[in-house]
Amino acid sequence: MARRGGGEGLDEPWALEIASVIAGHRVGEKDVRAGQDIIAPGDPCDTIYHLVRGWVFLYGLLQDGRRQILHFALSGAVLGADLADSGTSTYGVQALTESRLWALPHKSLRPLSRDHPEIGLELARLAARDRTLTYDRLTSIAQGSARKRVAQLLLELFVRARAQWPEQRRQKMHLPLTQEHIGDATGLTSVHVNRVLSALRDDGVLHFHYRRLTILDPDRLVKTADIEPRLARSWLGRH
Amino acid sequence: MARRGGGEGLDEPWALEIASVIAGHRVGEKDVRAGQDIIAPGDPCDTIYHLVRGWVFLYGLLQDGRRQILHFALSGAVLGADLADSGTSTYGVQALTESRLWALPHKSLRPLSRDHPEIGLELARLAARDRTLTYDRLTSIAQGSARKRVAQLLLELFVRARAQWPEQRRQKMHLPLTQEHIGDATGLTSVHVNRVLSALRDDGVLHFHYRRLTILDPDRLVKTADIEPRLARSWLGRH
DNA sequence: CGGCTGTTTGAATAGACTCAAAAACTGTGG
DNA sequence: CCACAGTTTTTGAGTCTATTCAAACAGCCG
Repeated sequence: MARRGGGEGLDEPWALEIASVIAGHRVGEKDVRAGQDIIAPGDPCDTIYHLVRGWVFLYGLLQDGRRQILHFALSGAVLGADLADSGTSTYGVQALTESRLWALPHKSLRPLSRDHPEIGLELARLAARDRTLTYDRLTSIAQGSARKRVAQLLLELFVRARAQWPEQRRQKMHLPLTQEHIGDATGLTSVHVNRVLSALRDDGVLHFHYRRLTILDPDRLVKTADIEPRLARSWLGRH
Repeated sequence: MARRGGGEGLDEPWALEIASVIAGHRVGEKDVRAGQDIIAPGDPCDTIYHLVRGWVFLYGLLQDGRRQILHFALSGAVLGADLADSGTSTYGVQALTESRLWALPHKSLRPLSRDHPEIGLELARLAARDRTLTYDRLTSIAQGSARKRVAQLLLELFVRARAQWPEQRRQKMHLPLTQEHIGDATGLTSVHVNRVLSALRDDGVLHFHYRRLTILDPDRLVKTADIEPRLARSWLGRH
């Protein structure tokens, strides 16, 4: 799990620290199966979770039952540090794979931050990074074609997943999503996602079928997704 | 400027505190005119700003020159607490009105948070609230019709602006935006924004013309925007 | 093998976009 | 108070992307 610091920040030591602080003060451990909700929309949310193992996603529900996927979180992520305002979560968190989480009561944060003053700033850093990621996704969805949105999402997930297992070198991976997930994350119908994926396969860019993703032509994919290198770099951060 | 705490959180005292801490440690004051950049995309960003007076917006630029407005900030907001990773800002911040800001060097944060351990958590709270706001905007843009997106944006801005001057009671206000700004924020062309605004006026919902917004029928507006009451409440938070 | 979830395909529709031009409004200076 | 220059808003016609609805097909797991 060796990881080199990205740029000037050199912030990894803190990321490790917050994980170990949560580890040291955790009051519970939660194991969930794929498809199960860790937090359902409307649940009381007085707990912070540290995702030890697995993939989960954050989602909101609309009046008419449609689902918007807001964020995919990989192991190492800190979840549920939102609340602050209301006592119930507006969003849900659902497992994509079998996952394990450690729980920390929200009210222990303030005393904790007295002993470890860096904890607060580190949480701020994590939240700010999420915010930036969300800004990027917002831009992608607001301004991009369907092809670009799908390419961007798959590239993001590929890069972030790869960063966790750097020993892996192949352009092939298990991505625990359905086309419906992709649609809910990009704001497209799953039918249209399917058509876009077909086109991407026919064009020799990538192949996604039953949760198996193959990058056929990395350069073309990056060009299709129309990513700034700066962005790709920020995806390498721990989440 | 009396403000009652929203729900269980009762967090306002902290919000005041961070402002006063920045006030006490500020190293500079910056006045800008409408249309001027406070931070241009690509600028080095080693400074945190506290917006004392005015409206500003956060934006990103795409390869092809299009602009995506990410967030509108009102007086009281804390800006530029992102960076952390790279030394240059991916985003720009531009003034919508004449504005005044106080500046705080980013590197004084860590020592500051040692003296005031709450500062870190408070910054985390602010960033998390921004993140939540961005999640809502993301959902709006990804899933909503043009009519809904425009209604939602105008309602959000109306509510947030009203919360700052509670003495105001009229359904009429000065909103320092052009239809182009609305388009860049909602991911629509300004031409189409115009058509949507016409329809909203013809339907007696609202009237927006040359930076003057009139809410004609608040209930219809809320229904058109399809907002959960919970959301509207969270917009009342200080920004 | 059978049931279920997930994927693929087709035809018709609708919502938003492009390009282009004209009209309305603002603020400024005489 | 009026005229001017520059923005901002409005309107029109044609196009295209993504949607809807519906049905068939493929792969996975028990």
